[in-house]
Amino acid sequence: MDTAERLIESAQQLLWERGYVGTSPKAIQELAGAGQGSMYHHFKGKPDLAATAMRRSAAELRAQADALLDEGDTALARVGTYLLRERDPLRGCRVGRMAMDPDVIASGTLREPVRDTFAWLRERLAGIVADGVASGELRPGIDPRDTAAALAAVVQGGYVLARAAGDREPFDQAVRGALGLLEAASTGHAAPAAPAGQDG
Amino acid sequence: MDTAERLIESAQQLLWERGYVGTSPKAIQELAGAGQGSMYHHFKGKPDLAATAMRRSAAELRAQADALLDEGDTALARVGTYLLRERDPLRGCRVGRMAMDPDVIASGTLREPVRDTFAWLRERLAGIVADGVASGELRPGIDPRDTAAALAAVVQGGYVLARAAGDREPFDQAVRGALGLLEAASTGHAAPAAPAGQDG
DNA sequence: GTCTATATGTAGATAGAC
DNA sequence: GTCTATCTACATATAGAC
Repeated sequence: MDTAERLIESAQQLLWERGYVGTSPKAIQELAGAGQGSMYHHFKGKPDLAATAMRRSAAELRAQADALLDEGDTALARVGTYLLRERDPLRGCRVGRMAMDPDVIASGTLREPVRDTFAWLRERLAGIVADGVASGELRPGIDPRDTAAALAAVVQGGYVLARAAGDREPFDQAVRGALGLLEAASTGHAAPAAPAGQDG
Repeated sequence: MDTAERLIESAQQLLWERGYVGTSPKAIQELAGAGQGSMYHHFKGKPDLAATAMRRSAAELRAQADALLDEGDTALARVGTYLLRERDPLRGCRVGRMAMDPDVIASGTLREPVRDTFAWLRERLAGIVADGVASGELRPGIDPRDTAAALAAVVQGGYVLARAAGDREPFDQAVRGALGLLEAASTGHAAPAAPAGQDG
């Protein structure tokens, strides 16, 4: 693995653990086993390297979520697969975490991958919920976009609760709670896997 | 207002805006209009002042939430009052934000007010949900603790979504989505305001 | 109680040798 | 491409005068 690659992966790790403000170029270099000169040769500076690392983390997260959200025959099953996926809640979300960083929010370039990731996730979840409503699996009164935002928020907020408690349990409770509510919003009629309208 | 007080309030504000790692003693002093000497006379150092500020923010938040969670005749109404309260989602939560800070999580003293605040909030919400179940307003299958964690998570996660988007709308969507699901879990029977068992 | 002086380390970056 | 030297500013704190 070349030096630029090691710098990016080190930056990804430190940004996840310590955020943008809490991550120094020096710390990235030490973790990557690279000198000052190397870093400033490959990247313009800390913001440039951080933006590169964040774009990569965002792409990885999205690919992972996209695959999970295809697994399952019903809307409830797909959402469940995503919410119950293996996680370490005490680490938090490597993308969502950046939204709390003042320097990231203040910079269009740094915020962009964070914004795009959650815009995509909410749309993706909304599509699944909409399919569930259209197929009769979920009650007609359920709003796909609102529900999708609530589900995405449960995950991000679950991280906050778990880290505050120093224990993963509140995260698991929040996920179970969300799925329980979603079940309450289901009609009890098993639905087809395909999007609405496809099976007559 | 005396100097110590100004230092605490300045610290509260900066911790909210920039987190613990992003807040320097110098910045606090300048905002408070106090010199180095004053700060180190009244407080042992940055962690001491920050802990004082965080305990105060936690107490304020808790008092505010406690009052709001009493307003309303049904569980749904009480939760609604809390979720729909006036907020600036782009600022985030002054307590929840600290849970993402590595130095806060690493220190027992700094994490304590954050942990206690959310432990209290989850219990408080769980009590309301339990009342709703006991009174027949909410379905018997709804788990009070899980649902409470989900509701608290929706708020905290809503902040993440709003800040990521640079727009409050995702927060509002998440809140509406959560209330929509909670309505789906309600039986449609209006319930008494008092805790279960009190009205025969 | 508040001020100024001082101290050590780090943040973030540039310059130029190799 | 990588290294070392160097730079300005800030982080965090202590010492001691007033």
